[in-house]
Amino acid sequence: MNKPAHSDGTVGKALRVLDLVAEAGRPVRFAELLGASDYPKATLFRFMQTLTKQGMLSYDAQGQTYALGLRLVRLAHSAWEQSSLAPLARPYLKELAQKVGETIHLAQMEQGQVLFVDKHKTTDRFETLAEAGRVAPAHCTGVGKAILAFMSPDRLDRAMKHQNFIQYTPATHISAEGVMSEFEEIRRHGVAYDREEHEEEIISIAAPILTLSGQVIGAVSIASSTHRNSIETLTSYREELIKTTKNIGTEASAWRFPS
Amino acid sequence: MNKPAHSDGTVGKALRVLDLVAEAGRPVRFAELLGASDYPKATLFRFMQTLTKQGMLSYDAQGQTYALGLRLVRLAHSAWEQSSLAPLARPYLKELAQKVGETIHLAQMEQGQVLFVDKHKTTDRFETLAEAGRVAPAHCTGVGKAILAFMSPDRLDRAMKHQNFIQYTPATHISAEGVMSEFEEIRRHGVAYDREEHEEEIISIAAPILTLSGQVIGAVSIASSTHRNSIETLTSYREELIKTTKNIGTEASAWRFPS
DNA sequence: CCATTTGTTCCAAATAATGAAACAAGATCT
DNA sequence: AGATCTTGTTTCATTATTTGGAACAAATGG
Repeated sequence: MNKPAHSDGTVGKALRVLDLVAEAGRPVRFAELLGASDYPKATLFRFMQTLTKQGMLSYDAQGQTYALGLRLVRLAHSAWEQSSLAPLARPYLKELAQKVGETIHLAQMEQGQVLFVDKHKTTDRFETLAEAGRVAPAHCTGVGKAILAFMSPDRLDRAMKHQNFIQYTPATHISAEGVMSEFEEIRRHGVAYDREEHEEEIISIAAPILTLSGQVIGAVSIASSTHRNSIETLTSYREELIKTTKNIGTEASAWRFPS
Repeated sequence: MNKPAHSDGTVGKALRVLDLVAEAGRPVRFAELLGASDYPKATLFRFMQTLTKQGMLSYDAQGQTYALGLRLVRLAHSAWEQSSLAPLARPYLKELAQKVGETIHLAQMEQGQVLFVDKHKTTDRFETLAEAGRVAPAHCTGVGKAILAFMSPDRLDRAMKHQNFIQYTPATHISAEGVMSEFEEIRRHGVAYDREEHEEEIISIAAPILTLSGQVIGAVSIASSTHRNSIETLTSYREELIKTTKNIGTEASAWRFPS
């Protein structure tokens, strides 16, 4: 009589396969996925076949490997335009990028992870990890902490369940308590810092994007490297950053997240 | 007793909903999709609910509209890296862009449509996701015709079935015969032209990317406007363009499409 | 050559999808 | 205000699809 909430349905199970392929980060063989999933062989086989026929996966007959398919690229274009903050935020971010002369990131939350939806560079100097579509853990990034700190208790709870607290650098928080201990200060100052917690030598200051009703819907960060700047320099951008996120939040409230 | 070939399965039907939302090009109401699809009300409703819970759709409670979800953006990033020609072609395109000083497009075929997977501008930086993922009809673009002309008969046949021959400009071909009449010349010269067939004032020269075994896997175009250049100027880029696509084809053959 | 790993097909049983119809909740009109 | 229409959500018996153990095939390698 123990109903497991409600199951995902066939569609959910099939979509899970796409995540598995994405997590691998490279073309994968059938057997490899079979190990990573807990689907029976025949079931997984049928899913992969269906998804391939649908263009959600692509099959390389040579190496007998599967990768994510181009149909996703087509669909994502619409997704980005329709339901990310990026199109709306773009002019504000461009202005901010010009003012501070550093790399600007726009991120939203997706399944407890930070999803970068836009990026503005003033110069081509440095490649950071993040580009549009890329994901990063929430517990050790400026944008991640900025969003978490302003979440409602129940959303925060669900998001924290997704964190795995991998230690990327010596400065990375490795427990829920560690991260949460920063939240009060983040809320007080309105900004979060990444002090080389995700990548060595990369630091950032981030501010949440809030709707008029107080919901967090994303975050903006200004990133730099320890070679060029210190946390103190980033702090000097705080006013500009908060002004920018406030503007984005106001416009988003009008268009997409009314109270 | 009348078996309709083989049906798409539940997964295929659900994925079709994503296409419908993408085709709308803007957030859509339930009833709107109901009209566009031929699913029964309850069935469509359940699909939308599932897809929303899965993050493939996002629901805006205010306007009661659905849009494509951010999960697609995350997945597409992997797709782009893993199974598009873009990462591999990038250095070649960059070089080409610098040489000719015009906008370069890289496209692949997806369901009979042209899918742009990368774009290089020499002037300001390009935003990958903003442009990559865009689709265009095959019958009236340089890249489209370049690919079609080099397809095997059966693939060509399937691709042509997807064309709708909308007339975008006075120069647009409006029939299969019209387009196909160009193919011989395209094959002979190794390049296809777009003479304002898709957009007024926009012209381009495009060359197919072929594997060593002779399969078309994509195309590269150099685009310009009639204000800055003529077809003759574009023709002068022909050698460089073909050299570039040949290099890409060779490298792709080694890595992804061996004979 | 046999052993082993990896990929594909079968089929009866179990389960999940299906969709007509009833229902609820707003709009819009009179 | 009441009636009518439109739009969105739930129900439930029927039906069709998914499911997965196991047999089968094909490639790999020792």
